[in-house]
Amino acid sequence: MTKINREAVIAEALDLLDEVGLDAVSTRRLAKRLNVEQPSLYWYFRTKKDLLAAMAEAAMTPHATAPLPTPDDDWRDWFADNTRSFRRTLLMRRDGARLHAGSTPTGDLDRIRRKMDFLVASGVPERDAQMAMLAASRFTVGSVLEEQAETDPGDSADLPADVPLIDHESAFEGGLALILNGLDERS
Amino acid sequence: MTKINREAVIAEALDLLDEVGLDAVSTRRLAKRLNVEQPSLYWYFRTKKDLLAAMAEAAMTPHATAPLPTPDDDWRDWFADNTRSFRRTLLMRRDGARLHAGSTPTGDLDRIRRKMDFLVASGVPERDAQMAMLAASRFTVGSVLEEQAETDPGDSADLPADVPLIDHESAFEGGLALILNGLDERS
DNA sequence: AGGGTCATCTATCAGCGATAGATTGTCAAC
DNA sequence: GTTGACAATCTATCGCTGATAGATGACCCT
Repeated sequence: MTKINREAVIAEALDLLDEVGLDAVSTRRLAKRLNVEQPSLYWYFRTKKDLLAAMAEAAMTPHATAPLPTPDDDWRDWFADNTRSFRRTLLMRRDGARLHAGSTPTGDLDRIRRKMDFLVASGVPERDAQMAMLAASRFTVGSVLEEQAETDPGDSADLPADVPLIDHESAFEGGLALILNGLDERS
Repeated sequence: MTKINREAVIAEALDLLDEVGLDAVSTRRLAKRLNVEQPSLYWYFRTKKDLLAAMAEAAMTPHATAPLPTPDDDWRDWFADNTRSFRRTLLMRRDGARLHAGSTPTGDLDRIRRKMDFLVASGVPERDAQMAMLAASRFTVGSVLEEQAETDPGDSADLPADVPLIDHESAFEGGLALILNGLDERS
């Protein structure tokens, strides 16, 4: 019987996630790492989904604690960097995008509002700013989801040679530039 | 002992998906519906992932069989409609986006090339066209993923009242418009 | 010393994906 | 007709999963 606590469970769960991948994260494996029997985890989490949600939120702290924009920032640079920060945070953890998409994390509403206010103060129409924030976040989740999808060695369909094939980083930057351009045109 | 075949299994599996949701689709439930014992399914699919991949591909047929663009189409209209068709197809099935994102369906490469060629022939720079197609598809997957995420009644965090709250349809159209605008500016 | 509460334990359940190997149905060759 | 082969199903079972019930221990306050 070791002593554990909610925070330690989440931290260990994220380490386990990095080592074995989301599909292999089981309450038993996690319990073994914590030197604890499996049902003990249910003292801290009502269901496994609750645990995963807590993991998802914890995994987002790098992005959630990044500095907010200041009034003299260029809103285009900030928007791009904010979206990049979101992507980097998703990429930090194995299956980070699936973990994130699996839960429904409303996120810090006040932070979101501060970001919106910054964009509006910079001259972006409010509705456009909302659309762009939403679009960028969904585009990012979709992108990282694909980037982290493990292509199992069975289906190695020989690829284009004809369509040049774009690496994940460029594809992300390209899509982000499109969204940013579209937004810029409106402000 | 009933007689089944691969196609019928996939069709029944998609019906089951609509009724119970992706998490509750099990080989046993599916077998029961087909009046068959569970291991029989493994005659047609090596693993459950293979079955899900086949389901994902079958679910995409509406979009995969939609007419290709013709040279006198306006490329902006076509691009928007193509993206909408993708979204509608994902929305047709319960958890359609998760099902789609879960497998790795390269899709009909020839079709993609034809679409690319159309955009290029319409005056869109090739690289921009690639970026836009990728971005729109990932944005759409991300959007529908969120739209189909079942908000379980437990976490009814009272919502903004202050941030106006955008419905899924408008958010999608807004993001699409941004991408399309950004692309238009470059052609 | 006793009681209460928090946190762990043991034991067990139903359900899952998957495999091994027996059994049946069908059709062709002789 | 009998035989044999092959395809498609069956029964039985494995190890693993998330989850629950209820016993047991540890600590603290009175």
